[in-house]
Amino acid sequence: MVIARVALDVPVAELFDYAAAGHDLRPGHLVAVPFGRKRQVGLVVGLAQHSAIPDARLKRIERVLPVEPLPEATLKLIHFCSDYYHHPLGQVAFVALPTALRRVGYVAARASSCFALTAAGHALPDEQFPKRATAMRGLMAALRASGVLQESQARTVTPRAMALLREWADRGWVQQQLAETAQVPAAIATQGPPLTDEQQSAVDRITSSLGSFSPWLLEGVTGSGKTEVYFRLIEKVLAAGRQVLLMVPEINLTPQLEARFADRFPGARMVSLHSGLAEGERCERWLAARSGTAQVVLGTRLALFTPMPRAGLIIVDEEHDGSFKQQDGVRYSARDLAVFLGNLQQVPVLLGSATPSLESYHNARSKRFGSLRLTRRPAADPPRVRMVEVGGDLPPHGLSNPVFDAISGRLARGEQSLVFINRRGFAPALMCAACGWAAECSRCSARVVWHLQDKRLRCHHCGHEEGLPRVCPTCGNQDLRGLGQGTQRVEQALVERYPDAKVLRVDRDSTRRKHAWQAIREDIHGDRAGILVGTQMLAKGHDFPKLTLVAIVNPDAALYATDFRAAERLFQQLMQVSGRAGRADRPGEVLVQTRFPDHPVYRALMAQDFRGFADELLEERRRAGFPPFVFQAVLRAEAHDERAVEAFLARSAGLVAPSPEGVTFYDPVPATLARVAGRHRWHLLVQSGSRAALQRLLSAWRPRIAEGRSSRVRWSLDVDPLDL
DNA sequence: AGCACGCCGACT
DNA sequence: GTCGGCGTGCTC
Repeated sequence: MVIARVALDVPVAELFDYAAAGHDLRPGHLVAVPFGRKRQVGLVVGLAQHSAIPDARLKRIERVLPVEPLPEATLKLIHFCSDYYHHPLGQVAFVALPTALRRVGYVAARASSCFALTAAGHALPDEQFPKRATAMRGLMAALRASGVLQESQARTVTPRAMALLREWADRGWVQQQLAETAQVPAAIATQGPPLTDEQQSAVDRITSSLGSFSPWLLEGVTGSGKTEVYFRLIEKVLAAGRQVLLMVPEINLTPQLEARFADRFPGARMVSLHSGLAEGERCERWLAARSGTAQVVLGTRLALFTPMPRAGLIIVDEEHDGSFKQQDGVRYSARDLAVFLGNLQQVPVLLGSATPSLESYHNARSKRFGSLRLTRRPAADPPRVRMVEVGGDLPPHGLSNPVFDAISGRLARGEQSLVFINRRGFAPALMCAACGWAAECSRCSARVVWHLQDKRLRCHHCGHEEGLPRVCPTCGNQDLRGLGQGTQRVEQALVERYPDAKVLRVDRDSTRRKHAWQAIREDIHGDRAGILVGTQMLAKGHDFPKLTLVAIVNPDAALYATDFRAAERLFQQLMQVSGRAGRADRPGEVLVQTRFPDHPVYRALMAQDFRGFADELLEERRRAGFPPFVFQAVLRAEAHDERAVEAFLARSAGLVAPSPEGVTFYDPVPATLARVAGRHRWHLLVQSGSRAALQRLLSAWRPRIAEGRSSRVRWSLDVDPLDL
């Protein structure tokens, strides 16, 4: 008996066996199966002759969804992702698939489809149909001739074609498929700007590696023309009739890139894929990539799983960005998986960044990645970075006079300024001046943020809101003060100081409404906007031609963080936002308002010296035994009952005692944010100098953790965690 | 994940 | 006497 091994969207590692008789199945097919008392869409990952489940309990596959099976590379990627991140295969498979395809009825309901002859159909004897059944014979002859018939083609054979085909589909002679035969558009590129020597050399070296696997790190400061390098390579790949996957950290960055692409490649088809799309739309685009009619797929991390049968190149832009690591469910790194996928498909993988992650930089230095570098900015000189040393005596809004002076100067010249403060809200704390009480979230171990407009306190971790207290709840004092600065407070100070200037605030609050970001972007490019105040939303990848000043007003907070990646991240953020300043004819200036102007992070920023700083950090990490010199995994757990969380982790650690050679178990500790939305969070770090040893441990460990059913405790494994 | 089964406390 | 709380176990 033929058994199909099916992955289902359930949180168990096991596959489920189904009787597959009568279906022409291959791994990669989507099938509708009965599961429990419902039907589900499953992914066939293997076929077998026998099952450990007794025949009587095996259910039958109900039907095969009319979608081409997933290509082998996608299947292998799903398998690898499940193995490496130790997450159930079914759940990995179904993050990879557009949600629409998980609904049994969706594909069949789509209008245009075609029918392909199955092996069973091929095997039918000629005398299957009586001589006078001309419609059937004609239709079968047409199918045999071309293998696949479009709905419209079938109708020309006989008006009864669709009824017959449906009947034949039930008998397993033909299989319904989505029409995926649209023509691949031409890929003619318009002329791009001339390349610098560095760009040319990067293009040449990657071009020479097309057609085989090779990972590259392209290190290029803002404005050095990384995108132009991407475009030249895309041009070459498309001309060879192949596809490109281009990944970016967030949705916000896709419209701008799409527009540039359309401009440069008129007639070519780029589809963008991200979680913000409507289900149907996402499915359409996924299918266009699957069929090869979409030549370029532009998307966030989930685009990685898009099947691309003729992939020729994978690009990960801003590869250092944390958004490439999924932070819940399957905690995969799309950047790391991209390298694996490139190897599978034998195509080059290009990681680009002005400030690469230390992991990638280390790989480049140790020659595992090819190293490419763009140091010159064809469009502008590097920004001039100046430290503004401040003491503890700043006014409540936190802006110093040198910052005001610099902004005044820009306003007088009709140039734009950007004040960067990476906190939204008015003040990050509301405190009692008498007793020192600070307003905290009732559900999280964190202070609530004072939001001015709606006069409320909001928790940025769980969304909890409350009204402003009139008096201190502990001592009754009426003098409650906002401590520290958020974007709203800085905005208010700037509006007061420059009543005639247009001040635009850009943060998650001001862009929450649909299309708000688009409207603000237009405002920024219009004539009037003089001062922008914003969080890191403003730092990423946007071009502001009139912007000549970036003032970074409170970066020091990040220096106190205990996270060993804090300095790396701060530097990346500062470099990124600095890069917004200045264009061709107007040099940019960056002011850093700090109490510690001599801190290595700021010194490196002044010198715009990524490599020097990265070398230093790497050396520290090597000495201290931190990634990328060791490999880590974290068992995270959370529950309302803190003791249950501790007990769970202690018990889990005991499951592998004594710990295997080369792997270190650390004691369970509370997470940095120890309580969120009423749940206590703890974690347990496991570390090894050998990736293989760590993986072996996790393979043995994870099933044993899963065995102990601890219903109260939510847990997850995080391999290569980005934060602890 | 869903969903059923099952075994103890407060109600028409 | 039962309605329903959620702890436990299963889904091929």
